[in-house]
Amino acid sequence: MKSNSGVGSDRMISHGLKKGPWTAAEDAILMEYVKKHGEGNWNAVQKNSGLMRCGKSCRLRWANHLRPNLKKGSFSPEEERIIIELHAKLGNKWARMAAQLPGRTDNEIKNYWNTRMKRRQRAGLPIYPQEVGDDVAGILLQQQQEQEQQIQQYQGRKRPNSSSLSSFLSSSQGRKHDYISSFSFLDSMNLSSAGQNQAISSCYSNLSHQFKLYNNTGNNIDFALPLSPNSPFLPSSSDLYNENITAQLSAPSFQFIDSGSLDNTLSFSSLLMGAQTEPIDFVPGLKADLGSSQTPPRPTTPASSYTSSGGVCLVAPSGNTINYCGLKGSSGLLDALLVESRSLSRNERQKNGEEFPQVIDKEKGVMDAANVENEEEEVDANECVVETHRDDFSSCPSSIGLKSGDESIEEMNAMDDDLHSLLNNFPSSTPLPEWYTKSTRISNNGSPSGNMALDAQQNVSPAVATTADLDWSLGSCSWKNMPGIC
DNA sequence: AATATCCTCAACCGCACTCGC
DNA sequence: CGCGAGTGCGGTTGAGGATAT
Repeated sequence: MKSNSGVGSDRMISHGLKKGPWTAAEDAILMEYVKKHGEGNWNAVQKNSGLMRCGKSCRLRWANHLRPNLKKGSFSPEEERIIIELHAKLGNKWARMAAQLPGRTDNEIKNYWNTRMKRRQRAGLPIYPQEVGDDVAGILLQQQQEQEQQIQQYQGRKRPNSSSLSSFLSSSQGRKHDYISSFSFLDSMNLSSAGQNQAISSCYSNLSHQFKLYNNTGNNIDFALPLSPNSPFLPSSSDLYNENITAQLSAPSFQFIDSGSLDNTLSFSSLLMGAQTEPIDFVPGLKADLGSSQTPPRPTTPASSYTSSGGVCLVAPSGNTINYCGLKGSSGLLDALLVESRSLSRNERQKNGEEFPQVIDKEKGVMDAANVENEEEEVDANECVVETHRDDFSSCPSSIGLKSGDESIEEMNAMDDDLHSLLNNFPSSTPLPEWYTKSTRISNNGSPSGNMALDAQQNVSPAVATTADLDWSLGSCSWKNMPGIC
Protein backbone atom coordinates (compact mmCIF):
# COMPACT_ATOMS: atom_id res chain seq x y z
CA MET A 1 0.00 0.00 0.00
CA LYS A 2 2.99 2.24 0.32
CA SER A 3 3.47 2.17 -3.39
CA ASN A 4 0.62 2.88 -5.69
CA SER A 5 2.58 2.75 -8.86
CA GLY A 6 1.84 0.25 -11.51
CA VAL A 7 -1.36 -1.48 -12.31
CA GLY A 8 -3.82 -1.75 -9.50
CA SER A 9 -5.43 -4.97 -8.46
CA ASP A 10 -9.05 -5.61 -9.28
CA ARG A 11 -9.61 -7.83 -6.29
CA MET A 12 -10.96 -5.03 -4.13
CA ILE A 13 -14.02 -4.32 -6.18
CA SER A 14 -17.23 -4.02 -4.30
CA HIS A 15 -20.57 -2.83 -5.61
CA GLY A 16 -18.85 -1.89 -8.80
CA LEU A 17 -16.48 0.44 -7.03
CA LYS A 18 -12.84 -0.24 -6.54
CA LYS A 19 -11.20 -0.16 -3.17
CA GLY A 20 -7.66 -0.39 -2.00
CA PRO A 21 -4.55 1.38 -3.18
CA TRP A 22 -4.80 3.98 -5.85
CA THR A 23 -2.92 3.59 -9.07
CA ALA A 24 -1.07 6.32 -10.86
CA ALA A 25 -3.66 6.17 -13.60
CA GLU A 26 -6.45 6.74 -11.14
CA ASP A 27 -4.58 9.61 -9.59
CA ALA A 28 -4.22 11.19 -12.99
CA ILE A 29 -7.92 10.89 -13.67
CA LEU A 30 -8.80 12.41 -10.34
CA MET A 31 -6.38 15.27 -10.74
CA GLU A 32 -7.70 16.00 -14.16
CA TYR A 33 -11.22 15.98 -12.83
CA VAL A 34 -10.45 18.41 -10.03
CA LYS A 35 -8.59 20.62 -12.45
CA LYS A 36 -11.72 20.91 -14.54
CA HIS A 37 -14.44 20.95 -11.94
CA GLY A 38 -12.76 21.96 -8.76
CA GLU A 39 -12.99 20.30 -5.36
CA GLY A 40 -16.24 19.07 -3.91
CA ASN A 41 -19.15 17.11 -5.22
CA TRP A 42 -17.00 14.04 -4.99
CA ASN A 43 -19.78 11.63 -5.73
CA ALA A 44 -19.96 13.14 -9.19
CA VAL A 45 -16.40 12.11 -9.96
CA GLN A 46 -17.40 8.59 -10.80
CA LYS A 47 -20.21 9.73 -13.08
CA ASN A 48 -18.21 12.36 -14.89
CA SER A 49 -14.81 10.76 -15.08
CA GLY A 50 -15.50 7.08 -15.11
CA LEU A 51 -13.26 6.58 -12.11
CA MET A 52 -14.53 3.55 -10.26
CA ARG A 53 -14.10 5.07 -6.83
CA CYS A 54 -16.64 6.29 -4.37
CA GLY A 55 -16.81 9.96 -3.54
CA LYS A 56 -15.36 9.45 -0.13
CA SER A 57 -12.36 7.67 -1.49
CA CYS A 58 -11.82 10.43 -4.04
CA ARG A 59 -12.01 13.15 -1.43
CA LEU A 60 -9.58 11.31 0.80
CA ARG A 61 -7.15 10.66 -1.98
CA TRP A 62 -7.24 14.26 -3.05
CA ALA A 63 -6.95 15.68 0.41
CA ASN A 64 -4.20 13.41 1.59
CA HIS A 65 -2.10 12.90 -1.50
CA LEU A 66 -2.98 14.86 -4.57
CA ARG A 67 -3.86 18.36 -3.58
CA PRO A 68 -1.17 20.94 -4.16
CA ASN A 69 1.15 22.28 -1.48
CA LEU A 70 1.22 19.04 0.40
CA LYS A 71 4.43 18.55 2.29
CA LYS A 72 6.04 15.20 1.92
CA GLY A 73 8.51 13.54 4.15
CA SER A 74 9.10 13.46 7.85
CA PHE A 75 7.96 16.14 10.20
CA SER A 76 10.52 18.73 11.06
CA PRO A 77 11.47 19.24 14.71
CA GLU A 78 9.48 22.44 14.68
CA GLU A 79 6.44 20.66 13.29
CA GLU A 80 6.84 17.97 15.92
CA ARG A 81 6.92 20.59 18.62
CA ILE A 82 3.77 22.18 17.28
CA ILE A 83 2.03 18.82 17.11
CA ILE A 84 2.89 18.05 20.67
CA GLU A 85 1.64 21.40 21.85
CA LEU A 86 -1.50 21.20 19.78
CA HIS A 87 -2.25 17.72 20.95
CA ALA A 88 -1.79 18.76 24.51
CA LYS A 89 -4.28 21.52 23.97
CA LEU A 90 -6.71 19.93 21.57
CA GLY A 91 -6.46 16.22 22.12
CA ASN A 92 -7.17 14.01 19.14
CA LYS A 93 -8.50 16.81 17.00
CA TRP A 94 -6.43 15.89 14.00
CA ALA A 95 -8.21 18.07 11.54
CA ARG A 96 -7.85 21.12 13.73
CA MET A 97 -4.22 20.34 14.20
CA ALA A 98 -3.73 19.94 10.49
CA ALA A 99 -5.29 23.33 9.93
CA GLN A 100 -2.39 24.82 11.85
CA LEU A 101 0.25 22.86 9.98
CA PRO A 102 0.23 23.96 6.36
CA GLY A 103 0.81 21.12 3.95
CA ARG A 104 0.13 18.45 6.50
CA THR A 105 -2.94 16.27 6.64
CA ASP A 106 -4.96 15.11 9.57
CA ASN A 107 -4.22 11.52 8.65
CA GLU A 108 -0.53 12.18 8.61
CA ILE A 109 -0.60 13.83 12.00
CA LYS A 110 -2.75 11.11 13.43
CA ASN A 111 -0.43 8.40 12.20
CA TYR A 112 2.56 10.27 13.45
CA TRP A 113 1.05 10.78 16.83
CA ASN A 114 -0.10 7.23 17.30
CA THR A 115 3.27 5.89 16.31
CA ARG A 116 5.10 8.31 18.50
CA MET A 117 2.84 7.66 21.44
CA LYS A 118 3.39 3.93 21.26
CA ARG A 119 7.10 4.38 20.95
CA ARG A 120 7.33 6.64 23.93
CA GLN A 121 5.11 4.43 25.99
CA ARG A 122 7.32 1.52 25.22
CA ALA A 123 10.29 3.53 26.30
CA GLY A 124 8.52 4.53 29.49
CA LEU A 125 8.81 8.16 28.54
CA PRO A 126 6.24 10.85 29.07
CA ILE A 127 4.28 11.73 25.99
CA TYR A 128 4.32 15.39 26.69
CA PRO A 129 7.53 17.04 27.71
CA GLN A 130 7.17 18.44 31.17
CA GLU A 131 7.02 22.04 30.04
CA VAL A 132 4.11 21.21 27.79
CA GLY A 133 2.41 19.45 30.62
CA ASP A 134 2.86 22.52 32.74
CA ASP A 135 1.31 24.76 30.17
CA VAL A 136 -1.56 22.51 29.43
CA ALA A 137 -2.37 21.52 32.96
CA GLY A 138 -3.92 24.87 33.66
CA ILE A 139 -5.99 24.83 30.51
CA LEU A 140 -7.41 21.41 31.07
CA LEU A 141 -8.00 21.99 34.70
CA GLN A 142 -9.85 25.12 33.86
CA GLN A 143 -12.06 23.06 31.64
CA GLN A 144 -12.50 20.66 34.48
CA GLN A 145 -13.48 23.49 36.72
CA GLU A 146 -16.06 24.68 34.26
CA GLN A 147 -17.50 21.21 34.11
CA GLU A 148 -17.66 21.07 37.84
CA GLN A 149 -19.39 24.39 37.97
CA GLN A 150 -21.91 23.26 35.44
CA ILE A 151 -22.65 20.16 37.45
CA GLN A 152 -22.94 22.19 40.61
CA GLN A 153 -25.27 24.58 38.94
CA TYR A 154 -27.27 21.68 37.70
CA GLN A 155 -27.40 20.20 41.13
CA GLY A 156 -28.36 23.56 42.53
CA ARG A 157 -25.73 23.18 45.18
CA LYS A 158 -23.53 25.90 46.45
CA ARG A 159 -19.95 25.19 47.20
CA PRO A 160 -17.36 27.49 48.48
CA ASN A 161 -15.11 28.78 45.80
CA SER A 162 -12.20 27.95 47.94
CA SER A 163 -12.84 24.33 47.36
CA SER A 164 -12.08 24.60 43.74
CA LEU A 165 -9.13 22.48 42.98
CA SER A 166 -9.04 23.68 39.46
CA SER A 167 -8.79 27.31 40.19
CA PHE A 168 -5.86 26.73 42.38
CA LEU A 169 -4.05 24.45 40.05
CA SER A 170 -4.70 26.56 37.04
CA SER A 171 -3.25 29.54 38.73
CA SER A 172 0.34 30.39 38.26
CA GLN A 173 1.11 29.36 41.76
CA GLY A 174 1.09 25.92 43.10
CA ARG A 175 2.63 24.35 40.12
CA LYS A 176 5.11 21.61 40.11
CA HIS A 177 5.50 21.44 43.81
CA ASP A 178 3.29 20.52 46.64
CA TYR A 179 0.35 19.51 44.63
CA ILE A 180 -0.57 16.99 47.19
CA SER A 181 0.00 19.04 50.23
CA SER A 182 -1.59 21.99 48.54
CA PHE A 183 -4.74 20.01 48.24
CA SER A 184 -5.14 20.44 51.90
CA PHE A 185 -6.48 23.89 51.33
CA LEU A 186 -9.46 22.30 49.71
CA ASP A 187 -12.22 20.88 51.79
CA SER A 188 -9.77 19.92 54.36
CA MET A 189 -8.71 20.28 57.86
CA ASN A 190 -5.21 20.03 58.96
CA LEU A 191 -4.73 18.41 62.24
CA SER A 192 -1.65 19.14 64.08
CA SER A 193 -0.23 16.82 66.61
CA ALA A 194 1.56 19.14 68.92
CA GLY A 195 5.25 18.59 69.13
CA GLN A 196 5.34 16.18 66.28
CA ASN A 197 4.36 18.56 63.56
CA GLN A 198 2.47 15.78 62.07
CA ALA A 199 -0.90 16.00 60.56
CA ILE A 200 -3.51 14.08 58.88
CA SER A 201 -5.58 15.87 56.41
CA SER A 202 -8.66 14.67 54.79
CA CYS A 203 -10.04 16.10 51.71
CA TYR A 204 -12.68 15.22 49.32
CA SER A 205 -13.33 16.89 46.10
CA ASN A 206 -16.78 18.24 46.04
CA LEU A 207 -17.36 16.47 42.81
CA SER A 208 -16.12 13.01 43.39
CA HIS A 209 -16.48 12.80 47.13
CA GLN A 210 -13.42 10.74 47.24
CA PHE A 211 -11.29 11.14 50.27
CA LYS A 212 -7.63 11.23 50.44
CA LEU A 213 -5.68 11.11 53.58
CA TYR A 214 -2.16 12.17 53.82
CA ASN A 215 0.15 13.59 56.29
CA ASN A 216 1.74 16.92 55.84
CA THR A 217 5.08 15.44 55.09
CA GLY A 218 3.68 14.47 51.77
CA ASN A 219 3.32 10.81 52.45
CA ASN A 220 -0.23 10.10 51.80
CA ILE A 221 -2.03 7.22 53.31
CA ASP A 222 -3.35 6.09 50.04
CA PHE A 223 -6.91 6.03 50.94
CA ALA A 224 -9.91 6.76 48.87
CA LEU A 225 -13.49 6.25 49.67
CA PRO A 226 -15.67 4.93 46.96
CA LEU A 227 -18.67 6.77 45.79
CA SER A 228 -21.90 5.30 46.77
CA PRO A 229 -23.29 3.32 43.90
CA ASN A 230 -26.26 5.61 44.07
CA SER A 231 -24.37 8.77 44.25
CA PRO A 232 -25.73 11.35 41.90
CA PHE A 233 -22.15 11.98 40.98
CA LEU A 234 -21.51 8.45 39.99
CA PRO A 235 -21.70 7.84 36.28
CA SER A 236 -24.12 5.30 35.01
CA SER A 237 -22.86 1.79 34.68
CA SER A 238 -22.77 2.17 30.95
CA ASP A 239 -20.27 4.94 31.39
CA LEU A 240 -18.00 2.83 33.45
CA TYR A 241 -15.57 0.40 32.15
CA ASN A 242 -13.54 -2.08 33.96
CA GLU A 243 -10.66 -3.85 32.54
CA ASN A 244 -8.31 -6.27 34.04
CA ILE A 245 -4.93 -6.00 32.58
CA THR A 246 -2.32 -8.57 33.12
CA ALA A 247 1.16 -7.31 32.69
CA GLN A 248 4.32 -6.99 34.51
CA LEU A 249 4.50 -3.44 35.63
CA SER A 250 7.25 -1.50 34.12
CA ALA A 251 8.99 0.57 36.67
CA PRO A 252 9.44 3.61 34.44
CA SER A 253 5.87 3.61 33.31
CA PHE A 254 4.54 3.05 36.72
CA GLN A 255 6.41 5.98 38.07
CA PHE A 256 3.77 8.21 36.69
CA ILE A 257 1.27 6.60 38.90
CA ASP A 258 3.44 5.77 41.74
CA SER A 259 5.80 8.60 41.68
CA GLY A 260 8.00 9.12 44.63
CA SER A 261 8.69 12.68 43.79
CA LEU A 262 6.40 15.60 43.57
CA ASP A 263 8.13 16.86 40.51
CA ASN A 264 7.21 13.67 38.83
CA THR A 265 3.63 14.44 39.53
CA LEU A 266 3.74 16.55 36.45
CA SER A 267 5.38 13.87 34.43
CA PHE A 268 2.03 12.37 33.94
CA SER A 269 2.16 12.56 30.24
CA SER A 270 2.15 8.94 29.35
CA LEU A 271 -0.82 8.49 31.54
CA LEU A 272 -2.50 11.53 30.22
CA MET A 273 -1.79 10.84 26.69
CA GLY A 274 -4.18 8.00 26.38
CA ALA A 275 -6.44 9.67 28.79
CA GLN A 276 -7.16 12.40 26.40
CA THR A 277 -9.77 10.23 24.92
CA GLU A 278 -9.86 7.33 27.27
CA PRO A 279 -7.56 6.85 30.15
CA ILE A 280 -7.44 3.15 29.78
CA ASP A 281 -5.47 3.56 26.63
CA PHE A 282 -2.44 3.99 28.71
CA VAL A 283 -2.75 0.71 30.40
CA PRO A 284 -3.23 -1.50 27.39
CA GLY A 285 0.03 -0.06 26.28
CA LEU A 286 1.52 -1.72 29.25
CA LYS A 287 -0.18 -4.93 28.45
CA ALA A 288 0.93 -4.91 24.90
CA ASP A 289 4.41 -3.79 25.45
CA LEU A 290 5.53 -5.41 28.61
CA GLY A 291 5.46 -8.92 27.60
CA SER A 292 8.14 -11.45 27.84
CA SER A 293 11.08 -9.28 27.13
CA GLN A 294 10.89 -7.16 30.22
CA THR A 295 11.20 -8.25 33.75
CA PRO A 296 10.64 -5.12 35.73
CA PRO A 297 10.80 -5.09 39.46
CA ARG A 298 7.67 -5.93 41.30
CA PRO A 299 6.20 -2.78 42.68
CA THR A 300 6.58 -2.39 46.36
CA THR A 301 4.02 0.28 46.72
CA PRO A 302 0.51 0.06 47.94
CA ALA A 303 -2.60 0.61 45.99
CA SER A 304 -2.96 3.82 44.21
CA SER A 305 -6.24 5.46 43.89
CA TYR A 306 -7.18 8.63 42.26
CA THR A 307 -10.21 10.42 41.16
CA SER A 308 -11.38 10.71 37.68
CA SER A 309 -13.14 13.72 36.44
CA GLY A 310 -16.58 13.21 37.72
CA GLY A 311 -16.12 9.60 38.51
CA VAL A 312 -14.07 7.00 40.14
CA CYS A 313 -10.77 5.62 39.18
CA LEU A 314 -8.83 2.96 40.86
CA VAL A 315 -5.43 1.83 40.00
CA ALA A 316 -4.25 -1.05 41.98
CA PRO A 317 -0.96 -2.63 41.25
CA SER A 318 -1.18 -6.14 42.46
CA GLY A 319 1.66 -8.31 41.51
CA ASN A 320 1.23 -8.41 37.81
CA THR A 321 -2.34 -7.30 37.66
CA ILE A 322 -3.72 -3.87 37.32
CA ASN A 323 -7.33 -3.22 37.89
CA TYR A 324 -8.49 -0.03 36.45
CA CYS A 325 -11.85 1.52 36.64
CA GLY A 326 -12.66 4.82 35.21
CA LEU A 327 -14.88 6.98 33.22
CA LYS A 328 -15.02 6.65 29.52
CA GLY A 329 -14.04 9.86 27.92
CA SER A 330 -12.79 11.53 31.00
CA SER A 331 -9.91 13.76 30.36
CA GLY A 332 -7.79 11.97 32.85
CA LEU A 333 -5.98 15.08 33.76
CA LEU A 334 -7.25 15.16 37.24
CA ASP A 335 -6.60 11.51 37.40
CA ALA A 336 -3.01 12.27 36.97
CA LEU A 337 -2.84 15.39 38.99
CA LEU A 338 -4.58 13.75 41.82
CA VAL A 339 -2.44 10.74 41.67
CA GLU A 340 -1.18 10.73 45.14
CA SER A 341 0.44 7.40 45.11
CA ARG A 342 3.78 8.60 46.12
CA SER A 343 4.00 6.63 49.22
CA LEU A 344 6.93 4.49 49.98
CA SER A 345 6.30 1.14 51.40
CA ARG A 346 5.82 1.21 55.10
CA ASN A 347 8.92 -0.76 55.62
CA GLU A 348 10.93 1.64 53.62
CA ARG A 349 9.50 4.57 55.41
CA GLN A 350 10.15 3.01 58.73
CA LYS A 351 13.61 2.25 57.60
CA ASN A 352 14.05 5.88 56.79
CA GLY A 353 13.05 6.79 60.28
CA GLU A 354 9.97 8.48 59.06
CA GLU A 355 7.11 9.10 61.35
CA PHE A 356 3.77 7.64 60.57
CA PRO A 357 0.61 9.59 60.48
CA GLN A 358 -1.89 9.16 63.17
CA VAL A 359 -5.02 7.30 62.48
CA ILE A 360 -8.28 8.16 64.02
CA ASP A 361 -9.97 5.06 65.16
CA LYS A 362 -13.62 5.20 66.01
CA GLU A 363 -13.29 3.13 69.12
CA LYS A 364 -9.67 3.37 70.03
CA GLY A 365 -9.23 7.01 69.41
CA VAL A 366 -6.11 8.37 67.87
CA MET A 367 -3.52 5.77 67.25
CA ASP A 368 -0.19 5.79 65.65
CA ALA A 369 -0.16 4.16 62.30
CA ALA A 370 2.56 1.81 63.38
CA ASN A 371 0.29 0.55 66.10
CA VAL A 372 -2.44 0.16 63.63
CA GLU A 373 -0.21 -2.07 61.69
CA ASN A 374 0.26 -4.27 64.71
CA GLU A 375 -3.45 -4.40 65.18
CA GLU A 376 -3.88 -5.31 61.60
CA GLU A 377 -1.71 -8.30 62.01
CA GLU A 378 -4.10 -9.71 64.51
CA VAL A 379 -7.10 -9.27 62.36
CA ASP A 380 -6.04 -8.94 58.84
CA ALA A 381 -2.56 -8.58 57.62
CA ASN A 382 -3.36 -5.91 55.16
CA GLU A 383 -6.66 -4.38 55.90
CA CYS A 384 -7.14 -1.21 57.72
CA VAL A 385 -9.39 1.53 56.65
CA VAL A 386 -8.60 4.88 58.04
CA GLU A 387 -11.67 6.68 58.98
CA THR A 388 -12.13 10.24 59.85
CA HIS A 389 -14.93 12.60 60.32
CA ARG A 390 -14.97 16.24 61.03
CA ASP A 391 -17.24 15.65 63.91
CA ASP A 392 -14.71 13.26 65.32
CA PHE A 393 -12.31 16.06 65.79
CA SER A 394 -14.23 17.37 68.73
CA SER A 395 -13.41 14.21 70.58
CA CYS A 396 -9.83 14.17 69.54
CA PRO A 397 -7.23 14.67 72.18
CA SER A 398 -6.47 18.27 72.81
CA SER A 399 -3.09 17.82 71.23
CA ILE A 400 -4.84 17.74 67.94
CA GLY A 401 -6.39 20.88 66.73
CA LEU A 402 -6.98 23.01 63.76
CA LYS A 403 -4.16 24.86 62.27
CA SER A 404 -4.62 28.51 61.90
CA GLY A 405 -5.40 29.78 58.49
CA ASP A 406 -7.76 27.01 57.64
CA GLU A 407 -10.96 27.62 55.89
CA SER A 408 -14.04 28.64 57.62
CA ILE A 409 -15.14 25.81 59.81
CA GLU A 410 -18.72 26.83 59.40
CA GLU A 411 -18.35 26.69 55.69
CA MET A 412 -16.87 23.28 55.77
CA ASN A 413 -19.38 22.01 58.22
CA ALA A 414 -22.14 23.29 56.00
CA MET A 415 -20.67 21.29 53.20
CA ASP A 416 -20.40 18.32 55.45
CA ASP A 417 -24.02 18.56 56.39
CA ASP A 418 -24.89 18.88 52.80
CA LEU A 419 -22.99 15.80 51.87
CA HIS A 420 -24.13 13.94 54.90
CA SER A 421 -27.76 14.35 54.06
CA LEU A 422 -27.00 13.31 50.57
CA LEU A 423 -25.34 10.14 51.68
CA ASN A 424 -28.04 9.31 54.13
CA ASN A 425 -30.61 9.38 51.42
CA PHE A 426 -29.02 6.62 49.46
CA PRO A 427 -31.34 3.71 49.11
CA SER A 428 -30.01 0.51 50.53
CA SER A 429 -29.71 -2.92 49.08
CA THR A 430 -28.68 -1.67 45.74
CA PRO A 431 -26.35 -4.06 44.03
CA LEU A 432 -22.90 -2.72 43.75
CA PRO A 433 -21.70 -1.95 40.31
CA GLU A 434 -19.41 -4.25 38.50
CA TRP A 435 -16.33 -2.16 38.90
CA TYR A 436 -16.86 -2.25 42.59
CA THR A 437 -16.59 -5.95 42.92
CA LYS A 438 -14.16 -6.78 40.20
CA SER A 439 -11.33 -4.98 41.74
CA THR A 440 -8.71 -7.06 43.37
CA ARG A 441 -7.50 -6.32 46.80
CA ILE A 442 -3.87 -5.79 46.62
CA SER A 443 -1.54 -7.24 49.08
CA ASN A 444 1.10 -4.93 50.23
CA ASN A 445 3.18 -4.09 53.14
CA GLY A 446 2.51 -0.44 52.80
CA SER A 447 0.57 2.09 54.68
CA PRO A 448 -2.42 1.32 56.84
CA SER A 449 -4.78 1.97 54.10
CA GLY A 450 -7.25 0.37 51.93
CA ASN A 451 -9.58 1.20 49.22
CA MET A 452 -13.05 0.13 49.96
CA ALA A 453 -13.63 -1.13 46.52
CA LEU A 454 -10.56 -3.21 46.82
CA ASP A 455 -11.46 -4.38 50.24
CA ALA A 456 -14.74 -5.47 48.89
CA GLN A 457 -13.32 -8.18 46.77
CA GLN A 458 -11.48 -9.73 49.59
CA ASN A 459 -13.96 -9.42 52.32
CA VAL A 460 -17.37 -9.25 50.84
CA SER A 461 -18.73 -11.61 48.35
CA PRO A 462 -19.55 -9.65 45.25
CA ALA A 463 -22.70 -11.66 44.90
CA VAL A 464 -24.13 -10.28 48.09
CA ALA A 465 -22.46 -6.95 48.18
CA THR A 466 -25.01 -4.21 48.18
CA THR A 467 -25.18 -0.77 49.55
CA ALA A 468 -26.75 -2.30 52.61
CA ASP A 469 -23.40 -3.84 53.32
CA LEU A 470 -21.86 -0.46 53.46
CA ASP A 471 -21.94 1.84 56.35
CA TRP A 472 -22.06 5.24 54.82
CA SER A 473 -21.53 8.21 56.89
CA LEU A 474 -19.82 11.43 56.35
CA GLY A 475 -16.17 11.01 55.90
CA SER A 476 -16.34 7.32 56.30
CA CYS A 477 -17.47 4.33 54.49
CA SER A 478 -17.00 0.90 55.86
CA TRP A 479 -18.18 -2.56 55.33
CA LYS A 480 -20.57 -3.65 57.98
CA ASN A 481 -19.54 -6.63 60.03
CA MET A 482 -16.15 -6.46 58.54
CA PRO A 483 -13.45 -7.09 61.04
CA GLY A 484 -10.26 -5.23 60.90
CA ILE A 485 -11.64 -1.87 59.94
CA CYS A 486 -10.28 0.78 62.14
C1' DA B 1 18.40 -17.67 4.28
C1' DA B 2 13.99 -18.38 6.24
C1' DT B 3 10.63 -17.10 9.28
C1' DA B 4 8.35 -14.34 12.68
C1' DT B 5 7.28 -10.14 14.47
C1' DC B 6 7.00 -5.31 14.42
C1' DC B 7 6.09 -0.90 12.33
C1' DT B 8 4.25 2.40 9.17
C1' DC B 9 0.77 4.60 6.85
C1' DA B 10 -2.74 4.63 3.08
C1' DA B 11 -7.22 3.61 2.97
C1' DC B 12 -11.52 2.27 4.84
C1' DC B 13 -15.48 2.54 8.01
C1' DG B 14 -18.95 4.41 10.86
C1' DC B 15 -20.81 8.23 12.77
C1' DA B 16 -22.21 12.96 13.05
C1' DC B 17 -23.11 17.20 11.10
C1' DT B 18 -24.90 20.48 7.58
C1' DC B 19 -27.80 21.73 4.03
C1' DG B 20 -31.28 21.69 0.64
C1' DC B 21 -35.66 19.94 -0.50
C1' DC C 1 -40.14 18.40 10.77
C1' DG C 2 -38.21 14.54 8.28
C1' DC C 3 -35.35 12.77 4.83
C1' DG C 4 -31.40 12.01 1.96
C1' DA C 5 -27.12 13.56 -0.06
C1' DG C 6 -22.78 15.38 0.74
C1' DT C 7 -19.06 16.11 3.64
C1' DG C 8 -15.81 15.93 7.54
C1' DC C 9 -13.78 13.66 11.33
C1' DG C 10 -11.68 10.22 14.19
C1' DG C 11 -10.86 5.35 14.91
C1' DT C 12 -9.42 1.15 12.85
C1' DT C 13 -7.55 -2.02 9.50
C1' DG C 14 -4.30 -4.48 6.96
C1' DA C 15 -0.71 -4.63 3.15
C1' DG C 16 3.82 -4.48 2.74
C1' DG C 17 8.37 -3.10 4.19
C1' DA C 18 11.76 -3.28 8.07
C1' DT C 19 13.79 -5.56 11.65
C1' DA C 20 14.69 -9.29 14.82
C1' DT C 21 15.37 -14.11 15.70
